[in-house]
Amino acid sequence: MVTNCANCPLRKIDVFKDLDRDELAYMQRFKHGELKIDSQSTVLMEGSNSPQLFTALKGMGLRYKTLEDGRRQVVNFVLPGDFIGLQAGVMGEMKHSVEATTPMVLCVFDRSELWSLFKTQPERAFDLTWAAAIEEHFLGEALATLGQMDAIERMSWGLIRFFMRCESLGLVDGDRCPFPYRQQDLADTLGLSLVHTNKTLMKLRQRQLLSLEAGILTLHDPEALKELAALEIEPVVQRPLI
Amino acid sequence: MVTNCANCPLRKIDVFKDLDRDELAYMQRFKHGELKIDSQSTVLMEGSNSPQLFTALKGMGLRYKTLEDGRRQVVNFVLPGDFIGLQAGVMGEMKHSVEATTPMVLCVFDRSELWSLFKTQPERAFDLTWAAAIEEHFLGEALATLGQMDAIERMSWGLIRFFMRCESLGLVDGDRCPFPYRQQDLADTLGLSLVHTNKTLMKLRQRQLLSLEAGILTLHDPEALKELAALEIEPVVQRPLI
DNA sequence: CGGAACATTGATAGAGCTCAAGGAACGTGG
DNA sequence: CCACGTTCCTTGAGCTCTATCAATGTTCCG
Repeated sequence: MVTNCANCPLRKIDVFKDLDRDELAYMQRFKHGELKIDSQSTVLMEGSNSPQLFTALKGMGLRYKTLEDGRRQVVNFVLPGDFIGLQAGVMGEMKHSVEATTPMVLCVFDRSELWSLFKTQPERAFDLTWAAAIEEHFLGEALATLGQMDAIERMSWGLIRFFMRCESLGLVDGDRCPFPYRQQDLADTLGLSLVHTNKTLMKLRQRQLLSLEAGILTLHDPEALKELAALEIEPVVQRPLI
Repeated sequence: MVTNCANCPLRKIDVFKDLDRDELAYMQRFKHGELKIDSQSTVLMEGSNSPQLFTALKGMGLRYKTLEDGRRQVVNFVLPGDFIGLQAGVMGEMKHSVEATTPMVLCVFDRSELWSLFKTQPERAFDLTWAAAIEEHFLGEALATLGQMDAIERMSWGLIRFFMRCESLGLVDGDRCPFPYRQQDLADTLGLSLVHTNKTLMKLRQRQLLSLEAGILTLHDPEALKELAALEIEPVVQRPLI
């Protein structure tokens, strides 16, 4: 059974801007169905020319790029509310892959209708551009992190950022949030080796700043972590849902 | 004297898509003037809420982020045809700074008209989104480079990428292109120390792969460099001019 | 000529990588 | 119910790459 946009659970979350009746009707038409996928399966492949675009409804995943020799860089985590496939939509092909880490539910849109969206729904088109600009902003921050920070700083940055995103989605319980990723994923996100990722995590645990076990991330001292991250961490802002 | 959009020298370059008469007229109205700035001066500051947006017409610059303790990450080079200020346009404030490395000439647009562009010029709105997606793609590639590659690989990647961008703009003469940046800028781009940047550059020189002196970058063996870069380097594609 | 900005080079130290091994948790099949 | 394989996490040892420190060279300009 397909979720109706009007009842979309994400709309109830504060961080998403409300749509007016008209926009809602349009999105409902734009929406072509729902896709449920298992954990570990691939949503979109780098280089693919997918006819479909998605918005994550439930579950978590990863965006990543693969180098020719197999090295992998995780570009971002995928959380509910994230739009997937913008690159394929405007550039014709995906520049990274997207895979599900947990089971996921995705809203499916038809790429061919993207152009009609631009013509008839300028607000929604603006929102799309906004989403792209936000992603660009995030990637710039990630770039600064990998380029300038050491392992402890990177990990503090990465985990706080993730935690705050969860917070904005109502996934946080006290000082805890879900974290379904492996240490290898974290390593590929932060540009560290698996071994060093593990040792760095240990240091943060021993300093009583956080714990990470059984898929749960707990921040015992967020302030100290923000201090370590050396980058001003801005609150997650209200954003359009696509 | 202000360049007329119809005579814009950039329009003659193959890499930019042609505008039709209507679009051209709109862009001409959108354009509010030209700004000439000296080398070393700042175009936009991180955090600034600029009422103006720009397109680079001539000259080269840098986009960069500054960390609280002064470390700096160059996010990208700015070349003619690049749009500057999209983030301020859609998000309200710049997330990185832009500074001129050489003297520059910029087209000036009024940010307040951006919304009218979305409403009345869906093609141009689409182009803007396209530009944002391209930048996102580039940043993803840069992230993979800093996260996964060593110094030699990073430098090969960075310099080939830059060379190819110059090539698409007709700035290449044989195997040479202008490179007005300091080694410190390159270091801050690649996430390396100045000293190591210098030594890595020396290695590439000694292997006869390139030279870099007096503001001129020469690629003696582009194929070998591409080999080193370990990332598939795609040709620069035709793109909209904004 | 003196100073400033940038490039270059050598020496040393340390952060992070690789290799290697072992442990814990879990599912599967006999 | 136990043996076994698989996946992931953990830990130690040694080595490499890159950072830092320090000094010198070069060019340009006032």
